[in-house]
Amino acid sequence: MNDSSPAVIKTLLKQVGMRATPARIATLAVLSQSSKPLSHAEVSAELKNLGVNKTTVYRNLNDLVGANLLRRAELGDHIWRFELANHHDEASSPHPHFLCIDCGDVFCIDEKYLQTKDFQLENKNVTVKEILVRGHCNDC
Amino acid sequence: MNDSSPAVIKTLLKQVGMRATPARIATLAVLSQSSKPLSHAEVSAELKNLGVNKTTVYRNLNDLVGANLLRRAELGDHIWRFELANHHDEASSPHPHFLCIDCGDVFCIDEKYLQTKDFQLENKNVTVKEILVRGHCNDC
DNA sequence: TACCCAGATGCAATCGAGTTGCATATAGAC
DNA sequence: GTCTATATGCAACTCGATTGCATCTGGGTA
Repeated sequence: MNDSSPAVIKTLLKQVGMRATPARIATLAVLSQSSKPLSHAEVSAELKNLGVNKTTVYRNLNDLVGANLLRRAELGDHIWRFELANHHDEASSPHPHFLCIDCGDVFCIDEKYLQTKDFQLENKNVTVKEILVRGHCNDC
Repeated sequence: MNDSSPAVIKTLLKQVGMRATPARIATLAVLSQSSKPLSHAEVSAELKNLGVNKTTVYRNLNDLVGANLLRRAELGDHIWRFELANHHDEASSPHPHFLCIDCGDVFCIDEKYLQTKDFQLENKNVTVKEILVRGHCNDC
Protein backbone atom coordinates (compact mmCIF):
# COMPACT_ATOMS: atom_id res chain seq x y z
CA MET A 1 0.00 0.00 0.00
CA ASN A 2 1.80 3.06 -1.21
CA ASP A 3 -1.37 4.92 -2.03
CA SER A 4 -2.48 6.48 1.22
CA SER A 5 -5.61 8.18 -0.08
CA PRO A 6 -8.63 7.84 2.21
CA ALA A 7 -10.59 6.10 -0.52
CA VAL A 8 -8.01 3.35 -0.93
CA ILE A 9 -7.69 2.92 2.82
CA LYS A 10 -11.45 2.72 3.19
CA THR A 11 -11.57 -0.06 0.65
CA LEU A 12 -8.82 -1.91 2.45
CA LEU A 13 -10.63 -1.70 5.77
CA LYS A 14 -13.86 -2.97 4.29
CA GLN A 15 -12.01 -5.81 2.63
CA VAL A 16 -10.99 -7.10 6.05
CA GLY A 17 -14.42 -6.46 7.54
CA MET A 18 -13.58 -3.42 9.64
CA ARG A 19 -15.47 -0.16 9.77
CA ALA A 20 -13.77 2.70 8.02
CA THR A 21 -13.68 5.18 10.87
CA PRO A 22 -11.73 8.46 10.78
CA ALA A 23 -9.35 7.20 13.48
CA ARG A 24 -8.48 4.06 11.52
CA ILE A 25 -8.13 5.86 8.22
CA ALA A 26 -5.82 8.39 9.85
CA THR A 27 -3.82 5.64 11.55
CA LEU A 28 -3.19 3.83 8.30
CA ALA A 29 -2.44 7.08 6.50
CA VAL A 30 0.19 8.04 9.08
CA LEU A 31 1.83 4.62 8.90
CA SER A 32 1.75 4.51 5.12
CA GLN A 33 3.63 7.81 5.01
CA SER A 34 6.29 6.73 7.47
CA SER A 35 9.54 5.17 6.35
CA LYS A 36 9.95 3.39 9.66
CA PRO A 37 7.86 1.53 12.22
CA LEU A 38 6.09 3.86 14.63
CA SER A 39 5.36 3.32 18.28
CA HIS A 40 1.89 3.78 19.70
CA ALA A 41 3.05 7.07 21.24
CA GLU A 42 4.25 8.35 17.89
CA VAL A 43 1.04 7.43 16.09
CA SER A 44 -0.96 8.85 18.95
CA ALA A 45 0.90 12.15 18.76
CA GLU A 46 0.14 12.39 15.05
CA LEU A 47 -3.55 11.82 15.66
CA LYS A 48 -3.84 14.11 18.65
CA ASN A 49 -4.95 17.09 16.58
CA LEU A 50 -7.77 14.95 15.27
CA GLY A 51 -8.94 14.42 18.83
CA VAL A 52 -8.35 10.68 18.77
CA ASN A 53 -8.00 9.11 22.18
CA LYS A 54 -4.88 7.09 22.99
CA THR A 55 -6.95 4.07 23.99
CA THR A 56 -8.57 4.11 20.60
CA VAL A 57 -5.16 4.21 18.98
CA TYR A 58 -4.00 1.21 21.00
CA ARG A 59 -7.09 -0.75 20.15
CA ASN A 60 -7.01 0.14 16.49
CA LEU A 61 -3.35 -0.70 16.14
CA ASN A 62 -3.90 -4.10 17.71
CA ASP A 63 -7.06 -4.72 15.72
CA LEU A 64 -5.30 -3.82 12.50
CA VAL A 65 -2.54 -6.25 13.37
CA GLY A 66 -5.22 -8.88 13.91
CA ALA A 67 -6.59 -8.09 10.46
CA ASN A 68 -3.11 -8.44 8.97
CA LEU A 69 -3.05 -4.86 7.76
CA LEU A 70 -0.29 -4.00 10.20
CA ARG A 71 2.66 -5.84 11.62
CA ARG A 72 3.78 -5.42 15.19
CA ALA A 73 7.49 -5.45 15.92
CA GLU A 74 9.31 -5.73 19.22
CA LEU A 75 12.68 -4.16 18.68
CA GLY A 76 14.21 -4.97 22.03
CA ASP A 77 13.35 -1.85 23.99
CA HIS A 78 9.97 -2.99 25.28
CA ILE A 79 7.98 -0.73 23.01
CA TRP A 80 5.69 -2.13 20.35
CA ARG A 81 6.16 -0.58 16.94
CA PHE A 82 3.78 -0.82 14.04
CA GLU A 83 4.19 -0.71 10.30
CA LEU A 84 2.15 -1.64 7.28
CA ALA A 85 2.09 -5.38 6.80
CA ASN A 86 3.04 -5.04 3.16
CA HIS A 87 5.63 -2.37 3.82
CA HIS A 88 8.11 -4.87 2.50
CA ASP A 89 7.19 -7.66 0.17
CA GLU A 90 4.44 -9.77 1.60
CA ALA A 91 5.51 -13.41 1.49
CA SER A 92 6.77 -12.30 4.86
CA SER A 93 10.40 -12.98 4.36
CA PRO A 94 11.93 -11.81 7.60
CA HIS A 95 12.39 -8.17 7.84
CA PRO A 96 15.52 -6.58 9.27
CA HIS A 97 15.33 -3.49 11.43
CA PHE A 98 17.97 -1.27 12.93
CA LEU A 99 17.38 0.16 16.39
CA CYS A 100 19.55 2.91 17.82
CA ILE A 101 20.38 2.15 21.43
CA ASP A 102 20.82 5.84 22.19
CA CYS A 103 18.00 7.75 20.53
CA GLY A 104 15.59 4.88 19.94
CA ASP A 105 15.38 5.72 16.26
CA VAL A 106 14.38 2.83 14.05
CA PHE A 107 14.80 2.21 10.37
CA CYS A 108 14.44 -0.69 8.02
CA ILE A 109 17.47 -2.44 6.60
CA ASP A 110 17.45 -3.50 3.00
CA GLU A 111 17.18 -7.26 2.89
CA LYS A 112 20.16 -7.53 0.62
CA TYR A 113 22.39 -6.75 3.62
CA LEU A 114 21.05 -9.44 5.90
CA GLN A 115 19.74 -12.68 4.52
CA THR A 116 19.00 -15.77 6.54
CA LYS A 117 18.49 -18.16 3.67
CA ASP A 118 21.78 -20.02 4.10
CA PHE A 119 21.35 -20.09 7.84
CA GLN A 120 17.89 -21.60 7.48
CA LEU A 121 19.10 -24.14 4.97
CA GLU A 122 21.58 -25.51 7.48
CA ASN A 123 19.09 -25.41 10.35
CA LYS A 124 16.23 -26.96 8.48
CA ASN A 125 13.23 -26.40 10.69
CA VAL A 126 14.19 -23.01 11.98
CA THR A 127 11.64 -20.35 11.09
CA VAL A 128 12.94 -16.81 11.18
CA LYS A 129 10.37 -14.25 12.17
CA GLU A 130 12.42 -11.16 12.76
CA ILE A 131 15.93 -9.83 12.48
CA LEU A 132 17.02 -7.02 14.71
CA VAL A 133 20.27 -5.09 14.60
CA ARG A 134 21.00 -2.84 17.54
CA GLY A 135 23.70 -0.23 17.73
CA HIS A 136 24.43 3.46 17.42
CA CYS A 137 23.01 5.39 14.48
CA ASN A 138 24.62 8.12 12.41
CA ASP A 139 23.35 10.86 14.69
CA CYS A 140 24.39 9.35 17.99
CA MET B 1 30.32 -21.26 34.19
CA ASN B 2 28.89 -24.71 34.67
CA ASP B 3 30.14 -24.99 38.21
CA SER B 4 27.55 -23.25 40.33
CA SER B 5 29.26 -23.72 43.69
CA PRO B 6 29.21 -20.62 45.90
CA ALA B 7 33.00 -20.55 45.97
CA VAL B 8 33.29 -20.38 42.21
CA ILE B 9 30.58 -17.75 41.98
CA LYS B 10 32.26 -15.70 44.68
CA THR B 11 35.48 -15.71 42.71
CA LEU B 12 33.64 -14.66 39.57
CA LEU B 13 32.01 -11.74 41.32
CA LYS B 14 35.28 -10.53 42.74
CA GLN B 15 36.91 -10.82 39.33
CA VAL B 16 34.47 -8.23 37.99
CA GLY B 17 34.79 -6.04 41.07
CA MET B 18 31.44 -6.78 42.66
CA ARG B 19 30.79 -7.75 46.25
CA ALA B 20 29.88 -11.37 46.77
CA THR B 21 26.59 -10.94 48.60
CA PRO B 22 24.18 -13.79 49.35
CA ALA B 23 21.59 -12.32 46.96
CA ARG B 24 24.06 -12.21 44.07
CA ILE B 25 25.47 -15.63 44.73
CA ALA B 26 21.97 -17.08 44.84
CA THR B 27 21.00 -15.23 41.67
CA LEU B 28 23.92 -16.64 39.73
CA ALA B 29 23.36 -20.09 41.20
CA VAL B 30 19.74 -20.11 40.09
CA LEU B 31 20.63 -18.98 36.57
CA SER B 32 23.52 -21.42 36.26
CA GLN B 33 21.13 -24.26 37.01
CA SER B 34 18.56 -23.17 34.46
CA SER B 35 18.63 -24.41 30.89
CA LYS B 36 16.95 -21.28 29.59
CA PRO B 37 16.73 -17.56 30.31
CA LEU B 38 14.68 -16.65 33.37
CA SER B 39 12.58 -13.57 33.89
CA HIS B 40 13.03 -11.28 36.85
CA ALA B 41 9.82 -12.67 38.32
CA GLU B 42 11.10 -16.22 38.03
CA VAL B 43 14.43 -15.42 39.63
CA SER B 44 12.66 -13.42 42.29
CA ALA B 45 10.35 -16.32 43.11
CA GLU B 46 13.35 -18.61 43.53
CA LEU B 47 14.98 -16.17 45.93
CA LYS B 48 11.87 -15.38 47.91
CA ASN B 49 12.57 -17.97 50.57
CA LEU B 50 15.92 -16.27 51.12
CA GLY B 51 14.08 -13.05 51.89
CA VAL B 52 15.57 -11.18 48.95
CA ASN B 53 13.63 -8.12 47.89
CA LYS B 54 12.44 -7.80 44.30
CA THR B 55 14.15 -4.45 43.88
CA THR B 56 17.43 -6.06 44.86
CA VAL B 57 16.86 -8.77 42.29
CA TYR B 58 16.21 -6.19 39.58
CA ARG B 59 19.29 -4.21 40.48
CA ASN B 60 21.50 -7.25 40.75
CA LEU B 61 20.33 -8.67 37.45
CA ASN B 62 21.02 -5.39 35.71
CA ASP B 63 24.35 -4.91 37.46
CA LEU B 64 25.40 -8.42 36.51
CA VAL B 65 24.50 -7.67 32.91
CA GLY B 66 26.65 -4.56 33.16
CA ALA B 67 29.51 -6.70 34.44
CA ASN B 68 29.02 -9.08 31.51
CA LEU B 69 28.25 -12.02 33.77
CA LEU B 70 24.67 -12.13 32.49
CA ARG B 71 22.99 -11.43 29.22
CA ARG B 72 19.59 -9.80 28.95
CA ALA B 73 17.21 -11.07 26.29
CA GLU B 74 13.91 -9.80 25.04
CA LEU B 75 11.85 -12.72 23.78
CA GLY B 76 9.01 -10.73 22.29
CA ASP B 77 6.65 -10.62 25.25
CA HIS B 78 7.98 -7.46 26.86
CA ILE B 79 9.67 -9.30 29.68
CA TRP B 80 13.41 -9.21 30.16
CA ARG B 81 14.97 -12.61 30.61
CA PHE B 82 18.42 -13.27 31.96
CA GLU B 83 20.94 -16.00 31.39
CA LEU B 84 24.61 -16.58 32.03
CA ALA B 85 26.83 -14.88 29.50
CA ASN B 86 29.85 -17.08 30.03
CA HIS B 87 30.37 -18.42 26.52
CA HIS B 88 30.86 -15.13 24.74
CA ASP B 89 33.79 -12.82 24.52
CA GLU B 90 32.33 -9.39 24.74
CA ALA B 91 33.75 -6.25 23.19
CA SER B 92 34.61 -8.18 20.05
CA SER B 93 32.63 -8.00 16.85
CA PRO B 94 28.90 -8.28 17.35
CA HIS B 95 27.83 -11.88 17.44
CA PRO B 96 24.43 -12.88 16.07
CA HIS B 97 22.06 -14.84 18.27
CA PHE B 98 19.02 -16.88 17.47
CA LEU B 99 16.22 -16.70 19.97
CA CYS B 100 13.28 -19.08 19.95
CA ILE B 101 10.05 -17.20 20.55
CA ASP B 102 8.42 -20.30 22.00
CA CYS B 103 10.88 -22.00 24.33
CA GLY B 104 13.26 -19.12 24.93
CA ASP B 105 16.20 -21.18 23.79
CA VAL B 106 19.16 -19.16 22.61
CA PHE B 107 22.01 -20.15 20.37
CA CYS B 108 24.73 -18.47 18.40
CA ILE B 109 24.66 -18.01 14.65
CA ASP B 110 27.90 -18.34 12.79
CA GLU B 111 28.92 -14.89 11.63
CA LYS B 112 29.29 -16.09 8.08
CA TYR B 113 25.50 -16.22 7.84
CA LEU B 114 24.88 -12.68 8.97
CA GLN B 115 27.42 -10.01 8.23
CA THR B 116 26.80 -6.31 8.62
CA LYS B 117 29.96 -5.10 6.92
CA ASP B 118 28.30 -3.97 3.69
CA PHE B 119 25.46 -2.41 5.60
CA GLN B 120 27.89 -0.47 7.74
CA LEU B 121 29.89 0.64 4.73
CA GLU B 122 26.85 2.28 3.23
CA ASN B 123 25.74 3.78 6.52
CA LYS B 124 29.11 5.04 7.53
CA ASN B 125 28.76 5.97 11.16
CA VAL B 126 26.44 3.19 12.16
CA THR B 127 27.92 0.98 14.87
CA VAL B 128 26.40 -2.46 15.21
CA LYS B 129 26.31 -3.81 18.73
CA GLU B 130 24.00 -6.76 18.50
CA ILE B 131 22.22 -8.87 15.95
CA LEU B 132 19.21 -10.82 17.06
CA VAL B 133 17.22 -13.27 14.99
CA ARG B 134 13.90 -14.34 16.43
CA GLY B 135 11.78 -17.23 15.29
CA HIS B 136 10.84 -20.81 16.00
CA CYS B 137 13.60 -23.33 16.63
CA ASN B 138 13.83 -26.93 15.50
CA ASP B 139 12.08 -28.21 18.60
CA CYS B 140 9.15 -25.82 18.59
C1' DT C 1 -34.17 9.20 3.82
C1' DA C 2 -34.78 7.76 8.59
C1' DC C 3 -33.95 4.12 11.74
C1' DC C 4 -31.27 0.95 14.29
C1' DC C 5 -27.62 -1.66 16.61
C1' DA C 6 -23.20 -4.06 16.58
C1' DG C 7 -19.12 -2.29 16.67
C1' DA C 8 -16.08 1.86 17.70
C1' DT C 9 -14.79 5.51 20.79
C1' DG C 10 -13.66 8.41 25.06
C1' DC C 11 -12.62 8.56 29.62
C1' DA C 12 -11.01 6.97 33.84
C1' DA C 13 -9.42 3.42 36.44
C1' DT C 14 -6.29 -0.22 36.53
C1' DC C 15 -2.40 -3.44 35.71
C1' DG C 16 2.27 -4.80 35.86
C1' DA C 17 7.12 -4.58 34.58
C1' DG C 18 10.60 -1.88 35.78
C1' DT C 19 12.88 2.33 38.28
C1' DT C 20 14.16 5.67 41.85
C1' DG C 21 15.00 7.92 46.49
C1' DC C 22 16.42 7.31 50.79
C1' DA C 23 17.42 5.30 55.22
C1' DT C 24 19.60 1.21 56.96
C1' DA C 25 22.63 -2.85 56.78
C1' DT C 26 26.84 -5.17 55.55
C1' DA C 27 31.03 -6.96 52.69
C1' DG C 28 35.46 -6.69 52.84
C1' DA C 29 39.62 -3.66 53.12
C1' DC C 30 42.45 -1.95 56.76
C1' DG D 1 37.38 -4.96 65.55
C1' DT D 2 36.54 -0.49 62.80
C1' DC D 3 35.15 1.95 59.06
C1' DT D 4 33.18 3.18 54.61
C1' DA D 5 31.77 2.41 50.04
C1' DT D 6 28.55 -0.47 48.42
C1' DA D 7 24.32 -3.32 48.70
C1' DT D 8 19.72 -3.90 50.40
C1' DG D 9 14.71 -3.16 51.82
C1' DC D 10 10.81 -0.52 51.48
C1' DA D 11 7.68 2.49 49.44
C1' DA D 12 6.56 5.52 46.09
C1' DC D 13 6.72 6.27 41.41
C1' DT D 14 6.97 5.93 36.03
C1' DC D 15 5.05 4.56 31.93
C1' DG D 16 3.49 1.35 28.32
C1' DA D 17 -0.41 -1.17 27.86
C1' DT D 18 -5.19 -2.99 29.13
C1' DT D 19 -9.99 -3.03 30.80
C1' DG D 20 -14.82 -1.57 32.09
C1' DC D 21 -18.43 0.99 30.92
C1' DA D 22 -21.28 4.62 29.12
C1' DT D 23 -21.84 6.98 24.82
C1' DC D 24 -21.49 7.55 19.92
C1' DT D 25 -21.67 6.27 15.01
C1' DG D 26 -20.77 3.68 10.44
C1' DG D 27 -23.23 1.57 7.42
C1' DG D 28 -26.72 -2.01 6.55
C1' DT D 29 -31.82 -2.17 6.27
C1' DA D 30 -36.70 -0.85 5.67
